[in-house]
Amino acid sequence: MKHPQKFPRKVVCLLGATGTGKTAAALALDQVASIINYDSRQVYRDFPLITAQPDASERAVLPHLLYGFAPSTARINASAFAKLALQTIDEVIQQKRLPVLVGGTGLYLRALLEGMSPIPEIASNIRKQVLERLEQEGPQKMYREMQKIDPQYAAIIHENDSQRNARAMEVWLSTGKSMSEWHTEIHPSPDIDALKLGIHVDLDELTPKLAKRIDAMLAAGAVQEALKAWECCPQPDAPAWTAIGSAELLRYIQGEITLDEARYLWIKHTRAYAKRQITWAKKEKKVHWFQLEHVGQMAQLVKDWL
RNA sequence: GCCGAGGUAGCUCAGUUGGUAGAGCAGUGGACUGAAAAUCCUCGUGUCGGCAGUUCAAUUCUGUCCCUCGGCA
Repeated sequence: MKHPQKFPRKVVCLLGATGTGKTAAALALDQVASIINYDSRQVYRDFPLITAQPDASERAVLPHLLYGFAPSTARINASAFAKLALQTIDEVIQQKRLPVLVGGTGLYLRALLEGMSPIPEIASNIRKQVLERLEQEGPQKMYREMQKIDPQYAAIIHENDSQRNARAMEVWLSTGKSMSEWHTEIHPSPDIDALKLGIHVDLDELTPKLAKRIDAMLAAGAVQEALKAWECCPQPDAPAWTAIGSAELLRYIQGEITLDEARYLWIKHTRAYAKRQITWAKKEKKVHWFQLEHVGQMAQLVKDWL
């Protein structure tokens, strides 16, 4: 039926911290490819500059998919992303092109390649109720309850971790099964053969480049982009406004901090984020790592693998 | 020059009724199953401005010098 193409699906994935030149490396692979985004913030349409989406000249070289398609209020989670990405991969393969995944959200890539526990959608009223509780009483009380409901999961999360406590609680209330029970379920992992290529750059080497990139974004109109986005979507808790860069610029346009402070915080937060990405990527299995000056060798590896 | 307030971690500061000191931020390492550019955790020796005095013991009290910031000249 439903196997119009060869399986497993062959997919190239590029990993590496923000600002290491993944987009350029993907274009240099010299393949009939389509680039597919796996970055949680580059999906937002109102922030092409601030979230460092590929520009027009880069898009002219190869098709770029799953970039800048979502409104700022759209909440896209790892599971929803994985479904979208798999669908996109199949379309690209059907066009006889090589899917090349480029992005920086480790969880999204893992959700796509390894699948997630088959936890059903949470009813919106339960979610709302849990979030209200979280706001009123903080995560600690919920954590103590979680220790009774699911001691196994409570052991691996922290009492201050509001998001994971709330998630565990909503899953329990909504499905009657605990998180750790769900985690023992078999993941429905898609049939993908992924070639993972990593670009490694030292954080100290990367930091000045990140600062430079941010200054270039400011020079290219990042403030104007934020102002325009604020006109369309004046909701500070919208997902797109939690992106690094847009969050700091929002504080600036609301008069809370100066532009200099916003720039400073933007650089600082970007660096911390790059560090988190590096920590995550270190644990990723079967990655072929390349030093920045050797990314040119990626193309040959891809050719041999295909 | 005089008066006042200070000089303690990379930064901003707290504190020690005399027993050599601790927060926030920064930094570091890490965790991560539907918010992930999110969320959270670990890690704090620094001539307590210099010198001298009192004391068993001074970063703390006293004297003096240096420096910074106000105010007055």
